[in-house]
Amino acid sequence: MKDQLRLAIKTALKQCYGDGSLTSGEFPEEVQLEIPKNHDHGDFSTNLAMTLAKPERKAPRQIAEALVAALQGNPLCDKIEIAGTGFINFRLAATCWYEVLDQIMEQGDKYGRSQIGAGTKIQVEFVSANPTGPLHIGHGRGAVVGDAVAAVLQAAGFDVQREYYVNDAGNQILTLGRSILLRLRELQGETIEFPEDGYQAGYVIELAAKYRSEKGDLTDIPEAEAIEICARFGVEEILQWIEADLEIFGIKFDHWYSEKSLYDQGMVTQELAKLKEKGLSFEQDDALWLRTTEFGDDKDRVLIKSDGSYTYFASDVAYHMEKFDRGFDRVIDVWGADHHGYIPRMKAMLAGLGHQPEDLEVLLIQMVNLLRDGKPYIMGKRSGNFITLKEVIDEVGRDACRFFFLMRRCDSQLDFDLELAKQQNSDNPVYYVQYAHARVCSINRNAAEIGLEQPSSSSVDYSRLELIEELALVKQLARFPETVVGAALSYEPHRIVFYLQDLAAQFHSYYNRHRVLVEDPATTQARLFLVNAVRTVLANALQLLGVSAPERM
RNA sequence: GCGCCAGUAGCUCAGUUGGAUAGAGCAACGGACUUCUAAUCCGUAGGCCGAGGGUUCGAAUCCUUCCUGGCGCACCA
Repeated sequence: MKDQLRLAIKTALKQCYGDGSLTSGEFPEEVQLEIPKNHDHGDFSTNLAMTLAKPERKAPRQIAEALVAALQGNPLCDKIEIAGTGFINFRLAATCWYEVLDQIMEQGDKYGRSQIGAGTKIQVEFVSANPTGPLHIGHGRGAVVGDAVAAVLQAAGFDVQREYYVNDAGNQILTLGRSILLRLRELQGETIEFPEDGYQAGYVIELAAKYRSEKGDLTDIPEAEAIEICARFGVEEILQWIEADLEIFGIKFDHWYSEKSLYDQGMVTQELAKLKEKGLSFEQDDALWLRTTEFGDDKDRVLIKSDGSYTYFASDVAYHMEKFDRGFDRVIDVWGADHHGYIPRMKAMLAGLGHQPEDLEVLLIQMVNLLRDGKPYIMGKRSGNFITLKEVIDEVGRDACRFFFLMRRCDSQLDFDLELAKQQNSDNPVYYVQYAHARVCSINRNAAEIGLEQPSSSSVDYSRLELIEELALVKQLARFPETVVGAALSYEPHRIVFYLQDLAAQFHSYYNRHRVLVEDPATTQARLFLVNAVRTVLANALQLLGVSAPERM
């Protein structure tokens, strides 16, 4: 709809240059069309005349008049007006709008999808929590946002892969192994002294107990080896917990990528050699450094420490180089905001290898403040007094939990109130949207009961939809595809949430004011068709968010 | 000290990438169930868009200097 109008404006502009009513020959990259806030200003509005004022050296209104003259008689438009300093306002013919209903019915659960992405290969890497403990609430936000970003990109025609990077190498794994081993010895009757920097939480004892019951005691083995055994066991177990929790949350990864495998397959040395070849790394103070300062970082970074061991950065560099080796055109990382300082060095590394800055997009997820009844719910990982993601999902439910995480843009901090999310009442926005869906389903059940069939587009007389609320609903439905595209290109799934709330509000309002099943059969048919288009779009949008669309509530 | 993110109604937040009179929800107040589901709707009230300066036809949005809050500034991961 929008594109058709845009095209019409472009041809009109061309015509003006042709007949000499405009002279500069200036052509904008894209005609800006927006939906005015004030409905009196029509369906769409363009500022074209204002942007042309300078090159044309004419008053905006004069230019607008020439354009409007060229647009006269266009079948798309009911009314074209010049307003204010030079806006051109368009009111489209109602019949144009009702075509959207046909499209929705025809495309069903595909409505809202597009091919903007043109099959561009994108990888979304998210969660990637260390396998040293269960997922907590902060991971949950990253998980849902990453999943929804991936879903929205898929809907926009990108070829998306979801990946979890498993940090199963490095010191934190040894700490885990050591912690488990100590607890195991404790269970075997030894008195131990648990170190400050060990993992104190109860699940470590669980792991030790599980090891003992499955594999027995661990004695007469060199300490280093015993730690290694415990670490492997712990990582494997914890990964299963994580995968199970994510599954409850409705998140499935296409690929789990092991950091350890990078080392085992020699990828780290291999990729680091490439960097050396390109002269991007250098040796100093017995360590190997990456020259990131040349590409905007404020400090060069160590890859191999002076004791010969690799930094975390080294494997991360190798990992990201390998991502592009795998053929992704673009890579998205979803990180906790506390890692933001890491971005410049990653971008610098990629720039050194000749990548564009936008090839790697890092989405920073701001902190989640967990509240209960408005009061902070203190968490400490070390102290063991933390609430796991699973506990939260169990308490508030998957739909509410996902919806809450998606309600705000991810770069602002989020207050997550357990009591509020749990409430099954009108304070809870997720039910508001779901209820709209359930209501349409209820209408359908009633329609079936009195023997009405679901209308098909050929049987519907759109002229029966003459209420302004009905036209407004249709316009809102028409905006869904562009909302999805916008959410995808900006990586902002919260736009879908706000769209849903708007659509639900319009529907509820309509529902309260007018009946769908009325005396007149033709009107009933038309209204049934309309509300089922609403139902389809609600369901499609909820699907993108991974929230269910219940048939009754 | 340097950097990143935020600052919009009493509270929690949107704001279509620079557009016309800045919008929702909650809380407050007043209304609507003999009706396809009241988990809903209708109405009232609520604003120095953190502050100053700049850019232009036009700024909550862009630039700049401050202020406040959060988070980072490792040969840790």
